[in-house]
Amino acid sequence: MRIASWNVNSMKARLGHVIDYCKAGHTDVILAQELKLTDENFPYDAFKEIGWNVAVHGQKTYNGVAILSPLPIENVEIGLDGDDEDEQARFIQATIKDIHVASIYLPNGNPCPGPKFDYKLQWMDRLDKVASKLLETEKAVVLGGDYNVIPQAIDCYDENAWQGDALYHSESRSKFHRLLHKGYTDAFRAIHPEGAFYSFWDYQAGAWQKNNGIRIDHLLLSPEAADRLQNAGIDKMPRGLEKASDHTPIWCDIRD
DNA sequence: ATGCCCCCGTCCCGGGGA
Repeated sequence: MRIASWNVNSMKARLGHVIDYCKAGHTDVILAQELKLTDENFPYDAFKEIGWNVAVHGQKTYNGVAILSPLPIENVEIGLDGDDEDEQARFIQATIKDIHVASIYLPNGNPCPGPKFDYKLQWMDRLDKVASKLLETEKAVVLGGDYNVIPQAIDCYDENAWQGDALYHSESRSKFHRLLHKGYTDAFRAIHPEGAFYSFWDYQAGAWQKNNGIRIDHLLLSPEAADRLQNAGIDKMPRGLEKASDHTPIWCDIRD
């Protein structure tokens, strides 16, 4: 089963690209982020027409996450545990076949320091607790999404350009690495241990044309999922389309 | 140098993104 993650930067603006991607048979699951629309405004009919199921956790203007698949999407849960006051739509989880999947839109955290950075770090601590509980289930788990974390220097075009940024801050990176240390596998790095590869290119300053990107979208696998990992990659094609999202899909193949 | 671009909506400017 192929599982992709894609920050679409507005489901309304990107609907054509997303539907085309579904119809092309590139993947069995899309974990989508930054829908930027409410549940009521989600384009359910467009997915119904192509035979895809959807599970949506929307929000007006900002955030919003979804799970999309032609396979049945079961046991859907919205929201991230640990803060009842938090109304930002950044987490949705469900079961597809025997795999537990989550679509994650981790807070950006800029400017840092500041309250937005504090929120990012608190959110990562909450994610850590949820991820730990999922490990205890000893099931195949795939936590995919826009983590807004550059894990290592090799994951950005210019390390110096990201000094002081919330995406590359040592606290952001150490909390990301804590997930790896407790047993999660970065699917892309498991298959491609070396080399500079990116999942995001800024709209500004010709970043795409110059390949000035960063790798901030990740698929983290529990040991039971990692044991079944066959392949992983980044599909740069959608980033080159007209009216593209600034992120491109990443994917992994988990053996049945 | 947080600007360059793109998205949204209290819609022609400003907030947020990264």
